[in-house]
Amino acid sequence: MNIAKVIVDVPATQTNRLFDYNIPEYLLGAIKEGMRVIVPFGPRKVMGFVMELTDHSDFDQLKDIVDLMDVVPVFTKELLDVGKWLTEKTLSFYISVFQAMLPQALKATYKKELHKLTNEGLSDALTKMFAGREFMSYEEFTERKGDYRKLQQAVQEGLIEINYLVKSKETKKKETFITTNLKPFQLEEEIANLSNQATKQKQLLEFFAEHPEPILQSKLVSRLHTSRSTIKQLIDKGFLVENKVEVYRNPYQEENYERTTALPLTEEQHNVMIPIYENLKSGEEAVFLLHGVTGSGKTEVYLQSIQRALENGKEAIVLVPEIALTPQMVKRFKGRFGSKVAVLHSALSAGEKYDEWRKVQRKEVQVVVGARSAIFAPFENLGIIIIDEEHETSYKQEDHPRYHARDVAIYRGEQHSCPVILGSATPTLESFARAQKGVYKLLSLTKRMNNASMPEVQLIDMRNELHMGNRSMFSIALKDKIEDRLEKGEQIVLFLNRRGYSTFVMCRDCGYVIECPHCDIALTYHRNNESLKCHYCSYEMTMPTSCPDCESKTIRYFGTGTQKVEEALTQLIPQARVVRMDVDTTRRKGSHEKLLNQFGNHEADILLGTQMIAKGLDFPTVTLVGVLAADSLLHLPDFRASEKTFQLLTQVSGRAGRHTLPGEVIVQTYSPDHYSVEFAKTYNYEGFFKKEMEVRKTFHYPPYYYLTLITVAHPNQVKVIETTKKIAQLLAKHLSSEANVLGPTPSPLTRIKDRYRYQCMVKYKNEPNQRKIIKRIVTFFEDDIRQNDLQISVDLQPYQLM
DNA sequence: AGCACGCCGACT
DNA sequence: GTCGGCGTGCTC
Repeated sequence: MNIAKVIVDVPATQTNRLFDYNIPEYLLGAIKEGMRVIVPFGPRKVMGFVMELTDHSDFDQLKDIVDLMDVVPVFTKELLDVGKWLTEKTLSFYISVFQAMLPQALKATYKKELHKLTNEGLSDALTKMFAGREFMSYEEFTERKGDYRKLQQAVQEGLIEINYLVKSKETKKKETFITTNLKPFQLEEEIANLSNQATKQKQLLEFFAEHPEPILQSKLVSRLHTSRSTIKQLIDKGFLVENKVEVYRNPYQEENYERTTALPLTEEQHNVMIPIYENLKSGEEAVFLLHGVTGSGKTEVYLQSIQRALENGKEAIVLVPEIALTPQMVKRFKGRFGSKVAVLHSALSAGEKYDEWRKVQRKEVQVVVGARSAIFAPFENLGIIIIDEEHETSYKQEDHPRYHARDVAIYRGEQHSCPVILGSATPTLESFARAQKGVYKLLSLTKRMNNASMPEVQLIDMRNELHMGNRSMFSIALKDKIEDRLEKGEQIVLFLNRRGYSTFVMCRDCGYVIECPHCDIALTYHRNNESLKCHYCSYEMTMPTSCPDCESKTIRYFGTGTQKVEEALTQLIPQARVVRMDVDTTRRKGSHEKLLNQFGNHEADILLGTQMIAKGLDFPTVTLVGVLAADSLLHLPDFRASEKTFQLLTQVSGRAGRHTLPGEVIVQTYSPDHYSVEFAKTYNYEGFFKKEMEVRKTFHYPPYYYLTLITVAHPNQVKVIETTKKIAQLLAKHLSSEANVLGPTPSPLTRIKDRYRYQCMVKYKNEPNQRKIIKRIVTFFEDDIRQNDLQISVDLQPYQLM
């Protein structure tokens, strides 16, 4: 086994395969499958993953592996297999998939440096650049406009050497402990020997004479009001010693969590647990769809299922949507399982994520709670996988590899023969349809805990408000109810869906809308720095004082952002204390938590926010929920628009009246007759399901048909249209006659970053050869992709068509 | 993706 | 001649 088959860190079609390397003597036995290595690749060096070990290669000029980057494999055999499967399934590159499966910190960084080997014969320009140094970074060379051909010549003549450096990004946090090797009496002697001016040093030594045990340097500094330099002097004299100890960054201190034990179950919960327990016992794979109304206690079902899996000596993965990973959710898992839990989610720094991941790798935890990518947690003995809020779009990764965490969960569930639980109050049509067909096992929770009833929903037709002369964004009913709650000292959640309602800037005179110069989309107004930003390419400009088109001064922003709602709200009801939660106010780490605590402690009456407050929140004194613009999602060009609207309204309504106080919901809408609004009003999931299934059937959408979305992007619009047309023709020609190929059509976002985007869509029921055909088509355009900046992206089973 | 190589037109 | 631009093909 002296040959390693390696996937190299070069994401390209031509390199998307195994390369064989010889394992040098000194690494024999140390290199294992799933480890990262550094290998020579052409003239440079790159990182690679060892996929297989073998002792035969068809290639006869093998290079040696340069170095090993891991002591323990970063991938288990199972995860290597998951990666291969996912690569095939998503038509990605192996390397992209494997990178996506690891924490960012384990990515490689590359550096080139020039090494001057001799002083003689070097050109003047190069000698000057080195300025007497032996090494120079390649970056500096290009920045100072170095001549590459001259450099190449110097390399060939043996004057200069180019070093290709590969490093891992990971850093381990170290803490410095200070202690002494001297006996107390020796310390006393040294104190006596010290100069009388060395008061701080004397103090330090006296401290260690009394407390010889190691102490954290930072503690020592603050306790004795001294500094690192004083300590350093004593270390240099040999009186003290320092010890660097590796520690985990600890974003979630365990001691802050009050421990809980299993809560008594309702009859419904109990009934739901029975099949799960049976499955855990028999160790058979199965997918459960846990359909439970909001507030029905799904989390307790998860917790007790996990408890059982842990008792069987197994491990658990819990996926929660990105935005719902509120401290409340973490608290429940940490409270029940304490230090057995690792948390993996996007608000953590790269270092923190790496540390949490390592706890899994080292088998120090048995439970992982995290967002999408936590599905790749390197457990080897999985007992259960749970996906909370199964319908959430954040489980689908929108760039390569375009995978859905649910699919990975089910695949891993099969590998480990363990149950997968998909939980939701509003399951995706796909999942509910599968449950009805018996592919998934349906479990239902129909009642709320605490005997609470679902809050009453009142629809307000905003068109009527307008006719009655109310031009504000708050209906009269909503204003009255807010005031009523303020008087009673109860709390209110106001929800605004920003999508489609963001603040754009328009000239009142000529109707000119300011758009991004690189993307086909209106710029969004940001009040805090009086600027306009593009949400797609982060282009930024200052807010103009006059219209760029007609120079009129009547230019102003339109639409309803949370900032604007907050302003209007404080004007309308000045006594209300408002907490605003949106992307802007929660950007900083911990601010999410802070705002929620503020609201939880009743330091504010109204919580105003976007998507992120739609789920997971549970405050007992919230008795009113207001939805300001229920239909903002409804008119997006997306076949899931109705589904998303229904889900959102149901989720938001679920925030009210979860405890003893009854709740009430006001939904303001311009389309009160739309079925997704109507069914949401009566919490009628099955009614919505039936109706929406009919629509999907009529228009050939999932779950009746599968979709494939191919998006083509290029700076030249004609080129894009032609290419997309050709792709559509090729697809139609090679797919079966059952498949329906649509397009080319302009993508809903016609231009992003100066590239025009067109797409073509396939609706199909069964096309076993589809992936092969698409691969061939992409290969056909390979030259255009390489040379002409053409982009073709393939999304098998897209979640949204944007 | 990089990177080298080699072809070809432009110009001190 | 040789400098610099760009297409082509390879990476164990």
